[in-house]
Amino acid sequence: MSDMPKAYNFKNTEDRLYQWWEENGWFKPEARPADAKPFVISIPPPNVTGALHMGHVMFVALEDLMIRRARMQGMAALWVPGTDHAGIATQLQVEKMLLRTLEETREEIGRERFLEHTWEWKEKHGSYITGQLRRLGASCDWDRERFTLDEGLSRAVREAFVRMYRMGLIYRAEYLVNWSPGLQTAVSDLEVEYSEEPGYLYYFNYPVKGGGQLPVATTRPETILGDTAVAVHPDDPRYKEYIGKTCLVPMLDREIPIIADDYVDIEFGTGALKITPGHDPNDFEIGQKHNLAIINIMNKDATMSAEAGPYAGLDRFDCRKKLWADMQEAGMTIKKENYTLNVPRSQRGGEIIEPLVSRQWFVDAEPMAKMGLAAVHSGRIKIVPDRFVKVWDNWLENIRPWCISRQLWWGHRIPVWYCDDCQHKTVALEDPTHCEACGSPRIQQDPDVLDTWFSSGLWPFSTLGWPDKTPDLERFYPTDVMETGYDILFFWVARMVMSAALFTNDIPFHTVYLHGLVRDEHGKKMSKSYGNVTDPLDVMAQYGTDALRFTLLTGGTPGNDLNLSLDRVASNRNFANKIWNATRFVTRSLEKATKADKPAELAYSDADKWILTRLSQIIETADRLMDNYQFGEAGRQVYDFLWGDFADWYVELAKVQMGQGGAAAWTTLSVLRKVLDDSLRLLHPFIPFVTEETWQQLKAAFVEADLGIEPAEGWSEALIIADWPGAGEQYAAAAANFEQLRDLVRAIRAARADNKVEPARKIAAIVATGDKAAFFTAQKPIFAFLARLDEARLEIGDSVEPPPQAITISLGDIACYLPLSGMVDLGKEKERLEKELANLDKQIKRVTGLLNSPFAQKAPTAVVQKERDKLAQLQASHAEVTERLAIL
RNA sequence: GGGCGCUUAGCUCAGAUGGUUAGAGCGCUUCGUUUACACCGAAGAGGUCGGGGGUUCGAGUCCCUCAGCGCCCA
Repeated sequence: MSDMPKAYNFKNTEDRLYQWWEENGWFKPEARPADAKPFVISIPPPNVTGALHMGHVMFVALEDLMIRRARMQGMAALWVPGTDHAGIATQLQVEKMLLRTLEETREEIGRERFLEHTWEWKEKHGSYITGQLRRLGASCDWDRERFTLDEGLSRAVREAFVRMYRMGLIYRAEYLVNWSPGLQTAVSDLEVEYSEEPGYLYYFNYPVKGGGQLPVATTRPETILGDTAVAVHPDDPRYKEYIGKTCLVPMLDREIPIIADDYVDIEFGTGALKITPGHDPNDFEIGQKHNLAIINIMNKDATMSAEAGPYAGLDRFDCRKKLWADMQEAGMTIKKENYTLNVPRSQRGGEIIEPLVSRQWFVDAEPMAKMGLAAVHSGRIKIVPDRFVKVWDNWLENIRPWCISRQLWWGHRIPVWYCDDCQHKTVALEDPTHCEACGSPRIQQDPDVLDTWFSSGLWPFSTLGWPDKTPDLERFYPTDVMETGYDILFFWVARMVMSAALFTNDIPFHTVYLHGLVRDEHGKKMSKSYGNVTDPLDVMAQYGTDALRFTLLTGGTPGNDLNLSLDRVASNRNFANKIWNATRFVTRSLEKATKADKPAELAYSDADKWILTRLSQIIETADRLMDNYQFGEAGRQVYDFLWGDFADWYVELAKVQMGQGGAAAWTTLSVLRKVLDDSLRLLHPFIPFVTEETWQQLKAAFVEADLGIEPAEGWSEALIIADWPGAGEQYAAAAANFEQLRDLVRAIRAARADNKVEPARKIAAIVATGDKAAFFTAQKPIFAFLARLDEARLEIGDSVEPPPQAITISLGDIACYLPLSGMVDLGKEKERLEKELANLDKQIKRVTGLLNSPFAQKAPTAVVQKERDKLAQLQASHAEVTERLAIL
């Protein structure tokens, strides 16, 4: 006898089960035979010192779902976990901590000690995030956990750098980069966001040498000090005469050329463009084209440099004000008008990024980009949803050099040593002691580190042991699915595909599945400053991990953002409880039969056939949907089946069938087990905890009851490693009959409610079933129970004598009369039937019209037949209602 | 400037290859503690599927267009 409590308690379940699964090694691919087909996902590594947010829950839910399903399908499922060192983020955290505790800056304590502190910080906080992933139920193989800065991955990074350098794909150059003055480092193009902000367009006159002036407009007056040309359109009649002359930089009187270039937009501003190659990306290009000088007027902290003359030392924005004021005084200004600027801001911290020329390391990504494009176009890599292919193409077709050096300390140090004597660059896998060119021992390693994405770009193969040919790399690479947010398609996914092509001569995975962002209930992006962040841990504490997972999995559609509603989480918590109680019902029903009741030959009732048919349909549907990455729809379908069909209907039917005892009870229990068991299996990848817990209860109860009821393959040790269900036999006729019975029950219930019949009162009924009399007679007990009819006064026949005083229910060829003695208001009933008749008329007219239109010839016969059947039913109802009205 | 997504019930969202009178959860109304579950059950109200046009026997679904919202790239 089961002792399951009345409600499911996730609190004393989740940690216990997780530990049990892990201890048993079921998260490892070795839990399956050595020749099992592998299914591999590498985790999108979270920041090692980060904290759990909804994005993490989303990816864990999706990836764990795929992994668990594959595992149940018998594959050697491997989910490789790990974390990312997150260069800038972690370094900032540690710097903040040092300032707070030691009151020292990183410069004060020096590189070596700073790194010691950072490693300490990593050791201390690094397990938070992985601990939280465990709480989500992530069935990763933790023995294979990796960290981007661990020894193996560092070796992979160095190998990659050296190979690319030797292939000529990595080079060092003076180039205009995105400089973050606050962080004191270069960042890549992808790490800059542009925001529209109110500002000004400043108009002023450029004095032309030898007389005259050229009106110019700019949004950033301070950059005037770095101008090395003024450009006009060659066809612009206004300025033609000035081409070839020179003009003088305001306040500095530096002489610069006036050039012609059709890049200039005649319509914009004054039609004359000042060119500052040192501080603007477009100007930089024009500068290259015209061989213009590059003047750097800013220091790395965004104050003005000596090149700014009298403005040296001023902050960039103070300089803007002062220079403009000075120009006003000198009578050079024209006007200042409101203008919407497109301000480049750092993705991290939001400070204004300054385009600055500096010497950095770059990757020439073009050859790899071509491989990335080919991988998708050839179909070797599939992107889901496929609309992201366009985005993919657009980015890779316009790929730009990737700035990979960062002026940070926390990261992979660039493996390049400069020789003090011969200036040669030694690039080596092992730290060299002397210059490879001249042999001098006076060499210095480049102080910079690599962009974090450089290492995570190697992740799918570096985590499996690359560059070594390890057994894991042999067996598990290429991986299968890369699941991540669409926001890092370029940052990460594209770079993985590119580096995989280069280093492994293969694709890193065959499918890219992209999920959307988790937003708040009303579609606002969650942000700390707005105060609408929902902490997953709070939600999990209140509703359980499964409820949150199921909400994220079923609350939206692939690739689209999802608005998280706590109401929905609550109702999914209720779903877990529903599962629990359905299981509780089954386990408490085992006493209804004994082993001896097992029939020699299984004979299913129509109710059994109906639910088994529905189960098979659901398994087929869920499988099809999941194969197509439509996990949300699959989950919703199983939810509806388990609650709407199984719990609401079959459980009620089962009560009647089990009440009959003997073979009927035994058979019913076997069906209950089958349907519930398979449903739990289907749901396990979505909500692993409650399904495993209830499945264990189910298993234990059946084993103890010893009825000879068990899965065909026997009870596996745990649901997590049980077999994925397959569709069984379908009984179309029985299922259709049953659905008709269900419709009739619903109609009777509605009529009862309508006529205010007390819920407990059992009433008489007379049913004319046409050719279904045998079926309905067989279902008499069930029918009476569900509709609360008095079985003794339930009359079923092909055709019956309808009582004069009764409510009439007409469902096509089935008619049902409820002789509610003394309760029937004939006037009201007449009114209701007239309304019903009008409705039937309307529908008959509609369907008749349809069948008389070209529809009958052009539509598929099955569709037409469906309408014909419908018309027949409508006409039967019509006849019945008309007849009743005549009697009344 | 180019591209993508969204717009369906009061709220949050589903609606495979076009094919009944468009569904769910929450909320709302009425009723109900029949021992699986009140984290529940039964019955019900509520939508001209953003506007317009087109293709088709048939459009929430395909095409065009307009509007609003959001995002990406330049």
